[in-house]
Amino acid sequence: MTKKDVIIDRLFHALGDPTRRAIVDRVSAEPTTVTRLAQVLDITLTAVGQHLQILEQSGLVRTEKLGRVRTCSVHPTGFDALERWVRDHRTVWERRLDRLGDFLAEEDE
Amino acid sequence: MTKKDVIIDRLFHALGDPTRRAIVDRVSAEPTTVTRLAQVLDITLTAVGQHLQILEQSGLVRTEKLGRVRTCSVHPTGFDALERWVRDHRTVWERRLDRLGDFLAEEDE
DNA sequence: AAAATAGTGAAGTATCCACTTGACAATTGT
DNA sequence: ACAATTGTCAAGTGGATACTTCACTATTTT
Repeated sequence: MTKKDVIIDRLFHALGDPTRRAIVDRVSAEPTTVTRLAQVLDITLTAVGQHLQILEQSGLVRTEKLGRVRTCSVHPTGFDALERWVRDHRTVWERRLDRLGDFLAEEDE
Repeated sequence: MTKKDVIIDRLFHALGDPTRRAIVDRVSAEPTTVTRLAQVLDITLTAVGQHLQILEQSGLVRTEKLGRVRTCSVHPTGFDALERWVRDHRTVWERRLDRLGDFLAEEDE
């Protein structure tokens, strides 16, 4: 597994869970505290903390602790990686479809 | 859960597994049979079949059986939904950052 | 017709993972 | 100083899930 693969793996694993996507939703709308997230999602603070760790490692969310309160906000890195993945895959099979198109065009001649 | 949420849920769940991403990789490069995928990934035919079911439901892969051989190819629907998800989220927090930028600009005056 | 190939279906297993509880640490309010 | 708030750590639990095996069907090859 290359370093890039690890990043992609972390990213998709992070987004694979609906609760974590809910956190991303909430946090990308506005910065939010751990307690607030626990209230909204109706899970324990501990659970939120665990999700946040995964989300931070995936580059989707950034958190900062001031005093006793940790604030979570969106982080572009993860989204960039995701966008790149989609774009790369799209080009791969679009090229293939292009070649297929050429082939069919030649057959028509 | 709305219908859109179900689609997104299926999609990210499908991509959350490294083996399934490997299948997507392979299949987006060129149409592939079940047996070939089993060889490449070193898992049983049954396992491949199970993954394919999930991938089909997520709109990432399309399969067609001719005679006794099932051929898998890439399907754009899933990618479209994924791209839309990324774009939507990006705009949400980019707008927020814009407002933050405006706010800071006003403070400077 | 017999043998080989390609895949499917049901059932079991083992691992992962989301979540909880309970005990604790650190900060803030009264 | 005390109480309340906010979060963290370690350990446990239940359910999901990625696989496997074994038995079977359907197609192709010889």
